[in-house]
This record gives sequence, structure tokens and C-alpha cells, in this order.
Amino acid sequence: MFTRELSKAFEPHETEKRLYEYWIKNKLFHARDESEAKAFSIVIPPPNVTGMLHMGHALNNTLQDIIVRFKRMQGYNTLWMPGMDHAGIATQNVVEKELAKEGKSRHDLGREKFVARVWEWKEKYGGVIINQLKRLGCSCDWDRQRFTMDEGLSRAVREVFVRLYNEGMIYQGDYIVNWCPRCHTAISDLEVEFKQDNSFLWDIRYPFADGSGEIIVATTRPETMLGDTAVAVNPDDDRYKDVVGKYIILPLVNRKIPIIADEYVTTDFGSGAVKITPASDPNDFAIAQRHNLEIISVIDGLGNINEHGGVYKGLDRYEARKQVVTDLEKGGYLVKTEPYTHSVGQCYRCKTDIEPMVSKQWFVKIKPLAKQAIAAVVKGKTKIVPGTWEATYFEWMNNIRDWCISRQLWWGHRIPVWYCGDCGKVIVSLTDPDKCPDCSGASLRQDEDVLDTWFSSSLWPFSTLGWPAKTEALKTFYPTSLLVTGFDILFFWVARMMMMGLYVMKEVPFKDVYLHALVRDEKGEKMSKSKGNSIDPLVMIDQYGTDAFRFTLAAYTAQGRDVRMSAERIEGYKFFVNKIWNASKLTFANLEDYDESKTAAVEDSLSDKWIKARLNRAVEEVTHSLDKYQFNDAAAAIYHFIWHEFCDWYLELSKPAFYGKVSPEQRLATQRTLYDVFGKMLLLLHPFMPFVTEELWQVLNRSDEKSIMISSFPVAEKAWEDEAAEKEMELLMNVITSVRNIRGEMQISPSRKLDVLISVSDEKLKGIIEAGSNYIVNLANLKSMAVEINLAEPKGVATGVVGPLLVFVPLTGIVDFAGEKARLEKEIAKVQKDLDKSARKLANRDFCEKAAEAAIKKEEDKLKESKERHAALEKALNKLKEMQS
RNA sequence: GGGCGGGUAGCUCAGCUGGGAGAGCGCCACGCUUACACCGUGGAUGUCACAGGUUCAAGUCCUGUCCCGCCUACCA
Repeated sequence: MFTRELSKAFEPHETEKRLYEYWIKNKLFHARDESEAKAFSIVIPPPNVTGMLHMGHALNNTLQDIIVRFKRMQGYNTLWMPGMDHAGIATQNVVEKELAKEGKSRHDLGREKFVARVWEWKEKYGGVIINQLKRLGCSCDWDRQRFTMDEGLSRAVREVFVRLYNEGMIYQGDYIVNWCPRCHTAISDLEVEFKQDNSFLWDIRYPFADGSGEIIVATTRPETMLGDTAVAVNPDDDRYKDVVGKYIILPLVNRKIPIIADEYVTTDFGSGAVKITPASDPNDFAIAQRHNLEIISVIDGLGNINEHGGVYKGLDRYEARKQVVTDLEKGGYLVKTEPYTHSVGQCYRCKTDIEPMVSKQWFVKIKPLAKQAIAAVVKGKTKIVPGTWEATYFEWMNNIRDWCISRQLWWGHRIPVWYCGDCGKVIVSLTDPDKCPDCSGASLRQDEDVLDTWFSSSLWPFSTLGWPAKTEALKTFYPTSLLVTGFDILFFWVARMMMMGLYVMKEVPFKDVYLHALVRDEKGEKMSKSKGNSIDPLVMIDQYGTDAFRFTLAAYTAQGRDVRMSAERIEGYKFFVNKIWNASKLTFANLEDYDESKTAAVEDSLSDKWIKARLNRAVEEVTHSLDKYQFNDAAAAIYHFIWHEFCDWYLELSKPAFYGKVSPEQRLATQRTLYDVFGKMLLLLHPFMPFVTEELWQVLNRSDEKSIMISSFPVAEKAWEDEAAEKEMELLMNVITSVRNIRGEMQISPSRKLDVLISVSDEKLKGIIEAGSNYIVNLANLKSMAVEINLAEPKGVATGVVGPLLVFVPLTGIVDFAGEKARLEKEIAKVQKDLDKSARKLANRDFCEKAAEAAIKKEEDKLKESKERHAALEKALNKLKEMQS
């Protein structure tokens, strides 16, 4: 007896909850630090602690779980390492907003209290996403869950910082950085987003100091002229040959500044002269370094003009722009104002315009690290899939600039650097020092900055495994086998993990990187809260169940292509789950009395052999596709097998056995096949649909103790290969389809039982058809069926041509000869096309001489087939005409 | 400016190393046949963006053009 009776339809919610708890309770997600089995490991791209599950997460984690479950079932000691990211700016913003509601800022609390408050927030509200991942069915080893700010990972961060510093790979200095006046911190180049801005280009007249004339410069940011310390022209620009070395008097400011020559300036834009503001523009900064120019910052960290801005002091940068333009105009310095579209950098977090600013920051010398990271991919130590991304990776790595790792935030890993108040010594230390090692002074002050969040994420593949301790986990699971992530963080994260992994561990962090596409809405637009077009994965799960949702994600993940998500598609796969559920009801009902011990001597029927051979092919295709991360192909293969082979054909073919219309031996054979095939089918599907397959697996095996999760993934069974059975069955299926076609086209009621005559060309075929007559009679709904060799075309029939045989359906009582005539003519026209095409090809001398032999043979066979088919149809048509006249 | 991806059935897409244009949804017709109407059976539907080229043979390879999307750079 089965343990459970199945409900009318699959009930996802109750089942998902029960089974997930069951998996957890039995520690089925657990990976062993030490094991005989080969290891397979993935680290999760750690979601932000502030994060809520969106479609991107859903896709990312579904794909990981599919691979993880697949590998686990294949017998690997499989680790899926979970955790979260502290997300510096994002989290600090959330808590600051909370404070703002109380009318306070973080400065009211002070650093220590503020950080305590963030931790409090984290404990209370953080990590909602972890439970959401569980609803997705993710089989992470939750006992190992890590957080980038936890003790172990913080130690790893410090260790790496100190090591980099001691090896001269980290330096501090005054450089121009991207400054967010709202977040009040520097951010890296990657964190700047560029947006089109419709603004103006202003041409300004700068008079020469000696009164001999003037030079015109163009700018999009007139307010920065307050900090100009030079004007630059191209050294080869004939127009300005004589003025290089001269001075101009800066309007409004009355500062005397030089005209210099630098290759950076292009001759064909504007006047060919550029104002140089080293403190407010990265290119100008670079020029200033080359020419030893003075650097005057006129804008402060809030985006206001500072004391170097004279009368403009205190104005915000946009007000200052207006005022400067007005004053220039008044003074007669403004030559021209024209509309101009250019792009402006914005903070990726808060969309505030970036203010390039000179400030003291910490940097990582990145070139040496990048060099190794490039080499590793070149040598194939890490493979990027799809391979097209490798070019992008190289491009970026080759043009990489030093990484600004300091952030002026309070939430994050504080930089482990102290300054001695007595002797000025800089102390970089693994542990907090209490006195200066040089002068023993105790007035130490720690650097105020924290590290870029991505600094700790870049260590993720080994820090989560216990590094710097030499753990068993590290030995077993590093380098990890695979990283699955969106291409949008290829540079932010993947590239940096490569660099850090190679630097610290001397080994790549992962062997494969699978980059999946972005999830978009139905119209192909990026989903975002502000656009209101985002689909909430949890709503989809509630509505259609996790299995259907996951399968949809997999089915639409073709490599390198964006996923356009719509609820309609998920619904389609909910129907698929339902189909499986119903098929299992039929299956279980007919396995109720199945006794495996009696099956030793029984022999499989043709349909049994056929479905086993077909399953073999499905197994091969799914395995092969998953090995190559072709999720859509794998999903399609399963879908097709289950619905269109197992359900549409096999279950129908087996019904006579179910309903006792065959011998007990044959019934047993069918039960055996059904049991084996259904079980393997569930196994094959499990990585995609973990819940429904587990539920059915337990019923099938009459035990809620066994889990499908730890059963072996199917392999193609040599003994099940049977090409002959596949061919024979295909022929019978074609005969059945042919009768159905006639029935459909001729509008013969499905309930009307037909008498059918079949003409075959030889004994062998006759044998096959006769042996399969049961199948044909049942599935084509026949009253009777007769087979003869070279049967003469009877009168008053509809004719179907199936390869070498003819199917005659008597039209007695139907007598729609006009319909049959139309049907035949349509068929003939179709065949004629094929025939012409093949004939034309074979008449071509070049084709016969140059094409591959197999191609020619194929074409000849095709022509022969078309000819025969055509002749048979013509004959049928003539007979029909004869009869009518 | 540089780079990448895409333009295939009404819609969304698949089509890997060149040899018979596919799937799902939608549509039409017929059916409550003892798992399933969240179903079954049958059917219709394509100048594979455009123009050249290579080849016996091109949706597939090459060149160019036109659209669409993304990444990257940031010429004031």
C-alpha cells in the first residue's frame, strides 16, 4: 500500500514547507569537511543584508541549486556555502533613514553608538532574504552561514590588508576620487553611473596677463573656474604656438595662471584651449601631476564652495554656477552659451551627481594583481562561460586603475591603521595596538575610514572556508568548482575575487564561472522598484508554487540572453507540475499490487522497451546540457520526455495492461517498467523541481524516510538502449497518427470506432504491424484492423501513406468524398514540393560531385520516399475520382 | 569613441561544429475516451532585418548597411 493518497491537485505550499523542514532536520544539505567522495563547491554571491529577494536573486540561486542538487545526486561531496554581505553604504543608508524619522543624524549618536544601532538593525530586520532563499528550495549548508562582518571574516580582511600593506601593495595619498556629496564618501570608479544631461557649454574669455590679447576656453562647469590653475593647449596646435608659457589673469579671481602645452588637449574641439581645474576633474588632475601645477580645491565635501572660492563661499555648486555665469557676463568675459548634452557621473546608490574631489584615500596597486588574474584565464585555470565574456574581462583587466578602497563611512571594516599622536608613526597591525612601537606613546588614533564593501567580498571564496586558519574545509573545497553570478558584477566582484584569490591563496578561487543574464520584464525593460514593473518572486511562488517558478527560470535561461519574465509563462509550467501529479496518480493506482520479486522471468513489451530507450536519451541530454550549463536545453528535454513521450504515449500504450486486458506476465513487465521509468524520471527532474519530485518519490518508494535528494542521478542504462524498438514503435505511432489525422481532417467523431485496412510491402512489416495491432486498435480507437501484403486500393476509403505502408479508412456512412479529395490534394502538393527540391538537388552535377557521400545518400533516400509517397497519394486520388464519376 | 549581444510563426524565444525551418503560448476544428478540460486529438502560420560574397549547399560562415539593447570610455 502507498503511504499517502494523492490529493486532486498538487498543493505546493503545505508540501514545500513540510519537505524543506524534513531536509533540514535530516541534514541533507550538509557537506562533509573530510570525505572519500570528490568535492564540489559553490559559494553563494552573498546577498546584501538589507536585501529582499528579487528576480535576479531568484534566477541566480535557482541555477545554483539546480547544479548543486545535480552534483550532490551524482555523488559529489557537495558544498553550497551561504552567507550575506554587510553592504556598507546600503545598510548605513537604511539606518540613517530610520534615524532621520526620529529627527536625528548619525552624528547625533556618534560613531560607536551608530555602529551599535546598525548591528541592532541587522539582528532585528537583516537577512530576511535568507528565509526567502529557503522558500526557493535552496539547498545551502546553512550551518556554515557567514556574514562579511562576522569575527572570522573580519580577521581575514585585516590579515589581507596588512599583508598587502607590508608588501607595498597598498598606499595612501591625496588623489582625485569620485566623491558623493550626499553619502559623504569616496566611491570607486565602478560605483559611478553615467547619465545623459542636457546642459550648456559656456565659452569664456581669459585675458593674457600682459594685456596682449586673450584665449577662449569652453566648459560645462563654469563654477570650477574658481579653482583653475592653468590653461592647456595641444603642443602641436599652431594657433597657440606663441602663447605657451604666457600667463593669463583668471577672471573673477584675479589669479595669474600659466598657459601650458599637453598632449591630452585635442585641437578639434571648441577653441582648442582647456581650463585646468586639478581639484575638480580627473583629467585635469593628471595634467597637474605632469606639470606640477598647484591644486586648489574650491568645493567641499558637501558640494558647497569653500573658503578658496572668495565671494562665492557657502554657495552650493549649482547656485555657484549661476552666480559665476552672471558675473562673467557682467564682466564681459562670457563669449557664448550653447545647449550641450554630455554625461554626468552619479552615485550608484543615491543618484547624486558625483563631485570629483582631491582627498586622502587608500589605494590598492592593482596592476600586478590584474596580471596574474589575466594569466589564469588565459591558461584556462578559470573558464568563463559563456566564453564571449572573456574578452570583456581581459579588456577591463588590461585597462584597470588602482582601486580606491577607503570609504568615509562608519559601517564596515575599519582600516587597521593607527597614527601615533606623539611621533607621527603609522602603525598597520593585525591586532589593535595600545602603544606606539617606536616611541611607546599611548595617544594612538585609528584611521577613521572603513574599507570598500567589495574588499571583504573579494575574499569570500576562502574567508568563508575559515582562512586564515588552515581548515579542513579550505583544503577540501578550495578552489571552488563553480561560481554562478550575473554579468553585472563581473568587475565589481568576479574580477576582484580572481585577483585576491590568486594573491592570497596562490590559486584561482573557482574553476568555472557561469555568468547568467539579467531578468527583465515582458517588454524587455530592466525591472526596478521605481518603474513599478518588477515581479516579486515570492508572489509568483505563492501563486504558482516554487517548482513551477524554478522550472520557468531554468527553461528560459539560454546562455547569454536576457530572461523576459512573465506570470503567464510560470502558469504554463504550473500546468506541467499538475500534469506530472496526475500522471503519478495513474502510475500509483497501477503499481498498487506491483510485486517486484515476481518479475525475474517476465519480458518487456515493445512499448516498455521503447520508453526505456527514450528515457536513456533524455538522461543523456539532460546530463550533457547541465554539464555545459545549458539550462534551457536540459529543461526542454525533460519537459518533452515527460509530457510528450511518457504521458502522451507510454501511459496510453500501457492502459491495456493496467486494465487487465493483457496477460499477467505482460502486466508485470509493464508495472516494472513503469516503476523504473517513473522513478528515474523523478530523479532527472529533481534538481529543477525539488519539492514535487521528493513528494512523489517518497510515495513511489512507500517511505517518508528515504529522500530523493541523496539518491543517485540517473545514468543511461546500456541494457535499455534499443534502436530497433524505437524504430518499430515510431512506425506504429505514425500509423496511429495517420488514422487520427484522417479522423480529424474528415471530421469523424472521436467516439466512432473505425475499421481500418493496412497494406504493407512485405512479411516483415506485416509482422511488426500485427504485433503492434493492440496499440493501434487502442490508440486509434478502432473496431477492427486487418493487414495484408500489397492490398489493392479499396473503393470509398480515405488513404494515409506512412512510409512503405498504406492506411485505408473506409468512409462507409461518412461519404465525404469531396473532403477526402481536398485532403489528398493538399498532401500531394506538399509532397510535390519536397520531391521537386530533392530532384533539383540531385540533378545538379556539382552537388553529386562535391557533396559528402552521406549527404547524397540522404537526398536519394528522400527523393525515393517522396516519389513513393507521391505515387501512392496520386493513386488514391485517381481511385477516388474514378468512383465519383 | 571602443566593445558585446540581438533582429527566425501573432507573442516570447530555441536552433551548438553549414545539408529536411522548431518549441511554448495564442489561434482554428473536434472531443467531458475509465490520471489530468491546469486535458486529449488533429490543423493553420515564416522573403530566418536588408544587400552583397564564400560554398555543390547559408537561419548557420565572411563583408557592408539599417534598427534595438547592454557594457565601457568621459573631449573640456
